[in-house]
Amino acid sequence: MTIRKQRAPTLEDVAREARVSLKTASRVLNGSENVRKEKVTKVRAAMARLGYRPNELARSLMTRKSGAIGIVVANLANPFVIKVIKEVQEVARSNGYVVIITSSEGQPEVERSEIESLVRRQIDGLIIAPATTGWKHLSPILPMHIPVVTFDQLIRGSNLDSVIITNRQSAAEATQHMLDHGFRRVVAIGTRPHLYTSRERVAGYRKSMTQANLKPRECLVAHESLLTAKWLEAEVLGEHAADAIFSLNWVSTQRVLRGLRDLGIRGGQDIPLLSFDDFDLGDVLTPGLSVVQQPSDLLGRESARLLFERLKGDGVQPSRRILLPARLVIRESCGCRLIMEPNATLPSGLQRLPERGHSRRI
Amino acid sequence: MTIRKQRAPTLEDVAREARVSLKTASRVLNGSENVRKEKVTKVRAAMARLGYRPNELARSLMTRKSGAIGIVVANLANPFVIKVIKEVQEVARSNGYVVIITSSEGQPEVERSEIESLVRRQIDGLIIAPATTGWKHLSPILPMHIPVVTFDQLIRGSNLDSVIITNRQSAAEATQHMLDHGFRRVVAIGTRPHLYTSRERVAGYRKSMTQANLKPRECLVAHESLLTAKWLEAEVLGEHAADAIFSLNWVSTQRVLRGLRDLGIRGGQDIPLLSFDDFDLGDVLTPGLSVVQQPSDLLGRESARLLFERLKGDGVQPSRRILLPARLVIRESCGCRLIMEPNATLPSGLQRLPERGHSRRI
DNA sequence: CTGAAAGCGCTAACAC
DNA sequence: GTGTTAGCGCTTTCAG
Repeated sequence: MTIRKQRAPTLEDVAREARVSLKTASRVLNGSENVRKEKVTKVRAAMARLGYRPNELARSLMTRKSGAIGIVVANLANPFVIKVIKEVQEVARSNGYVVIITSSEGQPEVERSEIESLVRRQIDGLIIAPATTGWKHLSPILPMHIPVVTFDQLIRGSNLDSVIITNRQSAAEATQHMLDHGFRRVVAIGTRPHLYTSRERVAGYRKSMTQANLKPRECLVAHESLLTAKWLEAEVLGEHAADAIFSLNWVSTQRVLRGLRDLGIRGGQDIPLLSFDDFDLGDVLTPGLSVVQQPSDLLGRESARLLFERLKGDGVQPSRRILLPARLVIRESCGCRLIMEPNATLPSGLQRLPERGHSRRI
Repeated sequence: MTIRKQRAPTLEDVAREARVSLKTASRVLNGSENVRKEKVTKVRAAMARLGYRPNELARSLMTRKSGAIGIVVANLANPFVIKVIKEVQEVARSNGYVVIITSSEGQPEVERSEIESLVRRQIDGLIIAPATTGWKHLSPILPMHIPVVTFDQLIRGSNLDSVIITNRQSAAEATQHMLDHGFRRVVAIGTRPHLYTSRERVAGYRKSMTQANLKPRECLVAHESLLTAKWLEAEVLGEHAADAIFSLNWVSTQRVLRGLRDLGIRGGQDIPLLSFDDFDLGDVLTPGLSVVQQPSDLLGRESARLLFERLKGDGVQPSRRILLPARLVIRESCGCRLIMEPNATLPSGLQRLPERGHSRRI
């Protein structure tokens, strides 16, 4: 009756409608025990009649909990990132939280301002795939008591909770695998050399190369846009002609494959190729793409778990770091052909994955 | 000095620190003209000294604008969806908005509750890729004065702003293209027959088949999980052996390709294949995947544009519907081989895209 | 130009 | 069990 015109009904409207006090209505809304059943029913009815929707913003202002967490990533196009987000989202939802996603485009500047914006919106927690390895541009948010979890990249000198994968070891394994094929001039191709992941993967690559008494040769571009056919021709296929390629991340693999194609070279066939990061169609490519597969789902879940554990538990737990194993998924682009006997062992004792039934042709 | 312990500084703290009134501080914060320069400086300094961050929630409560929009999609794994989100995000950011992303997993139930949650958080606008064609479960949010834009799917009986693509026409074109190759038993494979997009695409397919005096034969599964190798063998390759496949969406293409592979059949090579929706590596597959490519970037931008036009403009504009053209991208999996003369015309007069330089081998 | 007072929609303390 | 009184941190009247 006495509803303020043109405005969504408030709890006060509900209380009036149900002829109870504001606080009683509030108690019903929050499922408090201390209300007579009779009144609960009345309030519920009033809510339904009015089409009442609680204003979470008002509630947040009082409780100092927004029920939102933020996630900042570098590149929304990367399926790996998406899978992580998807998992985080799921965990968040099951905890009654929403997630605000922002993208830094790999630029620290943008990252900073996005985080700032999230903090102003009073997010309760933050998950970041840092755009750089630096700590300076992030420290301004530390003084606040908001929990932060980083994944993918590690931030130097911080002691934030973090979830990372076995970059170095997996890169070493992958390189070793190609070496076991007999390739000698395996070239590592990647982007953004300053990133933690790049550095680690390169280190793993170098280790395997050096151990085999081979000269490591990594070709990293500052930005993916530089990874063109022309560049490939000059840097990778030119004088020091590579006899195999180890691509260090998703975007570089995509670029390499395109570049090679433009040169009339079939990646993985004319020249062996192993990729750090898998693709949606990686298993149906011809030949199947051999990859180091990141445990993206697990990564997302663990990141979210760390965050929510801090959000629930009030104690001052020590910071935790989780290291997740990446998995070498051997298909064919690395030079493997499925012609071996059922019990034959693979180069470095890997297990064959039964992923390409038809590949038993040569 | 007199900062409340352990709490983020408020505007009141700033005012006290700067020895001005709360309102003056507020004016400075909002860049109001009517403040003496001298005071502006003092307030700014106080803000910096205190490390003040405005609380957007409190502001929102008063202004009734949360500065957030929501977006609800069916499947975060779909690259098409991701591209749309990415664009929306960008537009939102340039308007000073954040976007809250939620996923309905294709279930109307979930969709409803996610929207409810967003509305409670006072989002200013909503972009939806509806999980169904129905209107009932969405109408509860209409009474509110929050602008809604739908994309991808169309909702029957609503007059919401919407952005869709030429599903029917493009499907007809694609089918016709395969028919022009001489295939007679083109089978359409898809998922979730009740969806608007599925129905439209099937309609386009049927049109081309019927016009050619051929019997349409569409095989749709209720859920993608049913699209297995076994199912393919029984339904598509069995008695009425298909001589070409038209896959109606991203997920079905992925499933079809995997299923065929498991049967020892190379999709696009042993059996021609055309896909509605492109893939990250669609152009480097062997053979290259011929696809109907959705203008996902444009779709995202237009959806966001419609929404923000409503958010800014206060007038009661009539609802708008934008129809965007999908593009037939011919590579090779449809049966095309790049052996024709430079000036030869393609089957239905399409333009060859110069995407696969090396394919000039048969 | 500036400031005091009121209040956005809700919850946290206390009383009753 | 219930209602009253204060606010949360900010913006909006509306006087000066």
